Amino acid sequence: ALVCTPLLSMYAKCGCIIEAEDVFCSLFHGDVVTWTAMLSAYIERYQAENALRLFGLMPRHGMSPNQLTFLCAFQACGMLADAEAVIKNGVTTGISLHIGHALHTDSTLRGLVSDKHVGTATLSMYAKCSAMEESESVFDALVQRDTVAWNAMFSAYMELRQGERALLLYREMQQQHATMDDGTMVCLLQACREVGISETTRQLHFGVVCAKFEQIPSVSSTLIDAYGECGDMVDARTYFDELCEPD
RNA sequence: CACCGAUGUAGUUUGGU
Repeated sequence: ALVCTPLLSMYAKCGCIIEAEDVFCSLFHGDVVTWTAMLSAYIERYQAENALRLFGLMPRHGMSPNQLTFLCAFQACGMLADAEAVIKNGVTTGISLHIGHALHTDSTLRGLVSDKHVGTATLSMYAKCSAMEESESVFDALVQRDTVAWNAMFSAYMELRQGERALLLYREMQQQHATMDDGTMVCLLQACREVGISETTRQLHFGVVCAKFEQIPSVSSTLIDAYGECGDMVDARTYFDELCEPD
């Protein structure tokens, strides 16, 4: 299994899901690591249903899912919700939320919710299921939040078109002196764009400069877009011109 | 006691059917 798991994983990354399945099946019973690797392989190929089906088979095969297994399961569930949302034009009322609740309960019973990575994956899953309250409560329960956890919550708000809540959360983040990265900034600028507040956009622009994010393409283009959406074409143009100048 | 295979979030905009 120590040799086969990387092999399985490599096949998946190359898009060879059949070969990955062959490796998995050849292992007969395998262990929790190979099962998790197979889940990950399905996710890699956007096969959420297959991943969830395999997850459901684990108890019958005497496998107990660990943190990493749940990470995959939550990802798969979120993927399923996204697929439902596309089909249903943005309103998710399908089975993904039920599956998500079951997964959440299961992970709680196994004592895995306190894991930072599991919590992050859980809140993201809920957001994709359009379950904002669940998403928030998972985030609130997260004790040690790192940048990825914050970003996940911001992204959740953006997914749910809750720009104002995102900007409120940003204040909390500042109070806690949490570290942000360029991804955080993109989320916040998208929130500004949604809400349309010029002043906040300027404050964020200041933050972009302080953090030296100006030259990151995703940040600069989002900033220009935020200015434009707030009706501040002069600021947008000024910033754009600054970017074009050499240091 | 050490090592070890699976490892969480998000990321410019716009249009067409």
